[in-house]
Amino acid sequence: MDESIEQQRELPLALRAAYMALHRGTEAAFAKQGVTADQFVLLLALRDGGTLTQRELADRISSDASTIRAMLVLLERGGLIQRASHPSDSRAKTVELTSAGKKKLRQLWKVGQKIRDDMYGAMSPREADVLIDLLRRVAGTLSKERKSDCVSC
Amino acid sequence: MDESIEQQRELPLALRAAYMALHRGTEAAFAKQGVTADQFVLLLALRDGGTLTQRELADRISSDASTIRAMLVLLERGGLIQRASHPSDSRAKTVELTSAGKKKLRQLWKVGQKIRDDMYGAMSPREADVLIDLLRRVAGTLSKERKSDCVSC
DNA sequence: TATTGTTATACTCTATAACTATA
DNA sequence: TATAGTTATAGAGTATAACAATA
Repeated sequence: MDESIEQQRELPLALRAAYMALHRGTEAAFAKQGVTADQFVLLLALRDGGTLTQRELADRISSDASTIRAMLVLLERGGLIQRASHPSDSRAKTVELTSAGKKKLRQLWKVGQKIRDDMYGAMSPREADVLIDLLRRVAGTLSKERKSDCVSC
Repeated sequence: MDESIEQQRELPLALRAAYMALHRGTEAAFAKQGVTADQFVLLLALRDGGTLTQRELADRISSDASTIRAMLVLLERGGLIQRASHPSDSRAKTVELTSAGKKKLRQLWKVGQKIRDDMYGAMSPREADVLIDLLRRVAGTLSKERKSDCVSC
């Protein structure tokens, strides 16, 4: 009981420390590849999602429309993605990986393997399941809260 | 076994999603207070650490010396922290919260209570303990790896 | 020689607001 | 009216390298 009060700040800081370690490690590993950790996540979303609009992309990695555009401009400049007009909605643009983008993604996946191994090596498979489940619940509550909590509405 | 292979990317992305939800929620909650989520973490480190040098601060929140300086300049401008020459090491500077900084920190703590409640509300106290433990193990392995993995050394 | 901090510089991500074009 | 995307703009965090002063 006292413990849970004392712990009131442990969880947020522990979550931040773990993510920061992951982020920095990934950033360092990808530096030579000319791709940032966040760009990697965007590329992953494209691999999973196939062809997406910018808005769908923004929703998937829960980011901003103009942030997404800034990232896409960089990735397009590097030849990793390409954009085209949407066939049925001419306001929208479709985004997809180029073949160079798919190749780069396979490289990045290899380069990042050590980090994933380290993470999973720190726990049993069962613990990994538990961790993933808890993280999803945290993400779920917090994003749900934000929507219903819109002060300015 | 197939599951753990399939999961190879679940953990990093789940960690990112949870942290992002926390970060965005905190950012939104603190916007009116004129303090960012990262600045809040720095202020927390100062509360726990008392008077620290910039280097100690950089180590605590595992950040860069020049990043720390940039943040401190902003916080000093806002009157939340103050810096002074270190008594025994005249290269170093000491950093501490001003009384305005302590007051602001108490406000921020209050404002952030809802987010902490949401996080802890998504799980039992026992699960929270497990989550914190697993997150620390993840952070531990990854930071350890980075040190021993210095390619350029 | 190594370390603390500063400076200059640059890049990425983030976000808001005003805007165009389309649904 | 609402939505997709662009543009301009700004701020914050990140990081590197060169530098001064001190240990």
